[in-house]
Amino acid sequence: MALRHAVLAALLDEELSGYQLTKAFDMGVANFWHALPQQLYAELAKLEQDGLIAGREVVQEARPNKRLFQVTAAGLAELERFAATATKPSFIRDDLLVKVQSADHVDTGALIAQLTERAAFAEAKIGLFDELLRKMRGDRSEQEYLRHGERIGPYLTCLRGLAFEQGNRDWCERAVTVLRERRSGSRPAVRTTVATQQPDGPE
Amino acid sequence: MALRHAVLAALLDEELSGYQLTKAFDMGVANFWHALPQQLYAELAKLEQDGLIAGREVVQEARPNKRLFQVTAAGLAELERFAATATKPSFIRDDLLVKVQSADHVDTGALIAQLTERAAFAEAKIGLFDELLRKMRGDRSEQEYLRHGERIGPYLTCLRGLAFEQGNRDWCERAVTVLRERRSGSRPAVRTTVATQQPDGPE
DNA sequence: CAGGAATAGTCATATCCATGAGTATCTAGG
DNA sequence: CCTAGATACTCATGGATATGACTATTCCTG
Repeated sequence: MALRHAVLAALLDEELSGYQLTKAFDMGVANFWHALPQQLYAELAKLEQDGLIAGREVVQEARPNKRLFQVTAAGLAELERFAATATKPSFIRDDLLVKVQSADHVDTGALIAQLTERAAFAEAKIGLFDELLRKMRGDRSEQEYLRHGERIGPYLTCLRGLAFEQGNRDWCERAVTVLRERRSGSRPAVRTTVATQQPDGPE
Repeated sequence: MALRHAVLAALLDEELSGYQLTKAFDMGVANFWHALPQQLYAELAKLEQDGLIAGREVVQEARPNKRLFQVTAAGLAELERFAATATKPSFIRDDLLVKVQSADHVDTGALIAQLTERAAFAEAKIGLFDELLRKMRGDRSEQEYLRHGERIGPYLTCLRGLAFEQGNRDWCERAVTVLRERRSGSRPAVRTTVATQQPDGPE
């Protein structure tokens, strides 16, 4: 029941259509959650059934009609309840880290390529976040906005997203440097592994 | 097929039992992945069936017998193949961020409590990671280890985990400061929401 | 005027992941 | 002696997530 609340939180600041939501939850600005269109449409349907959001049809001539969704009082209460429950710690879960973990046993050339790609991706998101933050601040300073700006929630999550991607970029660049240095220097140590069970005494 | 490779990567450096794996993959040192015992035992069984790991029974007298698993040549080849495939970008997915996103509309007292708790948790993991890195380095300097140390993979993922938790801690502390300042200062702006559908003209 | 991107949304399926409970043995503490 | 905790592992179930394919209309470009 996590996507549920992410959708509610996303609809707090503005009325959105399912399609607009999918844009917000995909690579674009998923600063606090990520989901695919199918999940979002399904979740919107459930949320509406449960009365936590209210949809209204908007007839359009230039393009297909759409339904805009707004959080109801019940939805806000549900979010309030959710915000008060204990939060489980969150963990990194990233294929790239799995690959780097095995750096001593696999080809580092491929790793370097992917770390470079990831660094570029992070850089792009950093740009997006920077721009987003500037837009929210307007002409105010960051300190000023943090104290008195409206919509502090989105601003804070955006700051986290920014820091996360900066961490990503810095780490990727460092890892690339390290792996390159090692390639040019000493040969990587490869441990051999067995192919079949070999019964053995206790350790 | 992600846990699969995470398990393989974890078994590269040392032969482990299922139980030891669960310890490594739970809060302790899940620097690159996280999983529950049930998933791990199931995955180990599948990996063994597929010949990617080999288990050997270790008879113990003081405690229940166990099975230690080792990566086979086929397993290493599978990891190699995996490491060469393109990596999807990874996204933050964190309940706490969802809650902070709705900070303008819910009680900030509860949020502050949870941010504080998360900061403490992050601090604890930072301590763990620091210790782990020191252990891996031994008496060498970090630069020295990065250049010539064995097991650079685990060291690099540990560095990422450390940076991630530092980012977590810093952000949580900052968010707490901001939310506290705002509480003592101005009253939070609460937007009202509707409870029923209200058909309306197009935007 | 043909083709592709963008808008707007849906269906089906398979795998992943989390939750909760349960088994059995041994050790250490009160 | 009794209980809690560590070791070592298993089963069942349901909800969350990812993948791939599909419908339909309109706008823009070549």
